[in-house]
Amino acid sequence: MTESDERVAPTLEEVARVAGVSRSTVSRVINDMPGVSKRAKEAVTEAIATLKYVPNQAARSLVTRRTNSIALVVSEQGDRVFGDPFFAGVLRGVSAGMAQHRQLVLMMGRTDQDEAVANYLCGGHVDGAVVVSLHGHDTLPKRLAQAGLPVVVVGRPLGDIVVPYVDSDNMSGSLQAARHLVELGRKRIATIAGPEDMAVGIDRLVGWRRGMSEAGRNPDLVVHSDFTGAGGAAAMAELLDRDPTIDGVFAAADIIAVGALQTLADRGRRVPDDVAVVGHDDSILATSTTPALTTVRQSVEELGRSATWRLQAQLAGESHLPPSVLLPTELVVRGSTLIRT
Amino acid sequence: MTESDERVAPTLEEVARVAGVSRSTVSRVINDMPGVSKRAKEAVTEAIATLKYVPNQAARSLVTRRTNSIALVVSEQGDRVFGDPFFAGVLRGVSAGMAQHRQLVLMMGRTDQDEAVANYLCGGHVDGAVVVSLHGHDTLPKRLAQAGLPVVVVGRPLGDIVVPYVDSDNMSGSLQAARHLVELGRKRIATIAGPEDMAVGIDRLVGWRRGMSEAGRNPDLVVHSDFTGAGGAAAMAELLDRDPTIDGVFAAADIIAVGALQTLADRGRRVPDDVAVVGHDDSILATSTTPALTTVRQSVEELGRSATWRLQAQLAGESHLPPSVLLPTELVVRGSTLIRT
DNA sequence: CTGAAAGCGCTTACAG
DNA sequence: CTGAAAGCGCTTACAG
Repeated sequence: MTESDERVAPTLEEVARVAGVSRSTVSRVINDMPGVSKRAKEAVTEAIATLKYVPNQAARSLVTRRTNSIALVVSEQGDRVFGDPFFAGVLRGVSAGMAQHRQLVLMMGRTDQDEAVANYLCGGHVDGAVVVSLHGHDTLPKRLAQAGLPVVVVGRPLGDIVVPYVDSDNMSGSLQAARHLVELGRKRIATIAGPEDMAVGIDRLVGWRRGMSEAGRNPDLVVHSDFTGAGGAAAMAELLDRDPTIDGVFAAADIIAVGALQTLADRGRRVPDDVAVVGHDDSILATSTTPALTTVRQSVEELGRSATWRLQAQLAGESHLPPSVLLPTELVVRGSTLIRT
Repeated sequence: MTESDERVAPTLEEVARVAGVSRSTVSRVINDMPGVSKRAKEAVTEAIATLKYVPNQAARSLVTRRTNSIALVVSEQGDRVFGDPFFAGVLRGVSAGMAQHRQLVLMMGRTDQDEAVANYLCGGHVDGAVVVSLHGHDTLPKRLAQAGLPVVVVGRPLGDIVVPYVDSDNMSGSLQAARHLVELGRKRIATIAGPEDMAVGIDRLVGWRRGMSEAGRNPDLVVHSDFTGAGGAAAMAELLDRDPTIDGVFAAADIIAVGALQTLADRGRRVPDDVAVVGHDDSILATSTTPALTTVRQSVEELGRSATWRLQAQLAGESHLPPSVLLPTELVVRGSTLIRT
């Protein structure tokens, strides 16, 4: 029994020796199990404190087959994903929703690495996964669910996949945006929709179309764009070319609206006087433009938090969990649709 | 030997049986060690494929005492941190810099949880840590380093801490910003500096001051602000109250510049005609404003990537690693300082 | 080049 | 209420 190196972490064995009890008893105290005498408990607690003992997670999960960690999976090029504030918000929510002592493992894989990611996740490295599925036809969620890994998807998946998911009520929010433009008295209302292969793109377009239909308006002034400022700028130009009399635009994202604002400025259109602009997300961009953007607020953070709660409830064995959750959206009116008096 | 449940992951033992070799041999193949016959190797590889075997990380790290994971630690309220694009950029860089098969564990702790975070990290859960130290006097990096955990800090730590770190060359960038305003012929140049307790706040102020001094200008038009739009707006108002003739401003961050632009607009000052504005970061905000912001570009992503490389090099046992790294910054000129002709 | 055996640090029936 | 013992799935000397 030589003096051990100061860097070597103490083990449960040593705690037991210092406390004068068996390993079993120490284990019971650590895991807060019943059936331990007060005296033993105190001795163990003290020994843990003096030794600064921290349980070895590897040894623990080897036997319990649980890792106390969940993965946040983003199956897209990390580069793109971090660009917009969406992912940051989700991450913040997931982080906030994590139970104490549970760790978050972040995985970013390109779609062509799905196989590797799936293998890893199903290999017992994590207890469950929150998957941010930006492109609707992502096969990863389905694959994971089929393999029996508890999964919750952020963003409505497309196709016939049956996986629990959490999403913003995009249709309702876009409907509100459309109604707002109608109520402002705008005559020629267009939309710059998101990508057609993404649920957000589809759902926000559907909501806008419903708003046009119920007001008896033409629902065909539609141009699709990706979620970039350049895309929004080009789309706005295309819309103006198609119909120079456009006086209201709903952009499927704030970043798209930012691009649209630039095109409108370039073409000498005043906002909101000549053209009223509504964005979506209420991201940091919405209050950075001049005028500030009227936009549909979604709580991206809440999306992440809800997904994490849902997953952890499932891991805790709760039943009767809702298969999916739609979070409310809300129109926030600012200068881009309100003419100053 | 009953048929096992399909959900149970295959073990190395089963691979050995299927391949007709010992566990040792399978282990050697998995870890790519020398001294395995071609024939045995092929048999094992095939068995792994058919069984879809994935090594159990817990069992592995229990014996190797390595986890193949590193932590990204942000010792601040998750809420604040995700607000600005800085953290997202660092995260992207860290993610991009991760070696294959190494996992990223994300930890967000408030400063008062440092103890718990430190215990966890030093308890063998991760092989090393990248710590984003936003507030200079954070004690966590020092504590971790003293405990012997390999650590690299993103952002220059304050105080007498000796820990490897990676940072942008804030002084040089701010000096460029100051020189640019001088060269434009601006007479009354102010700065909205960052917080005084953060290295970025200090270093960017020092750079600006150097620029003022070398041009024989007054280096005292300084107001501090936090990294928010509201803070920037208030600071700009205070500066204008102190000296209405200000015609050039260097803001220590784009988000601060955004607030400053709003105040300038409210007070009827044209940008850049009346007041030229320079930001810092070249974040997504810089191209969202009208006019777009002249700003000091730093590659936040590169910051994360460099830190991760540095850490992994250390874990790989490389010696002669530089104690710290300063990444270059560069002035990007846009409309907020350039009068259109 | 290959395999038998010990052991990493825990948890979990089981017996008392 | 408590402890002795088995075992989780790997890696690593060691012997051949």
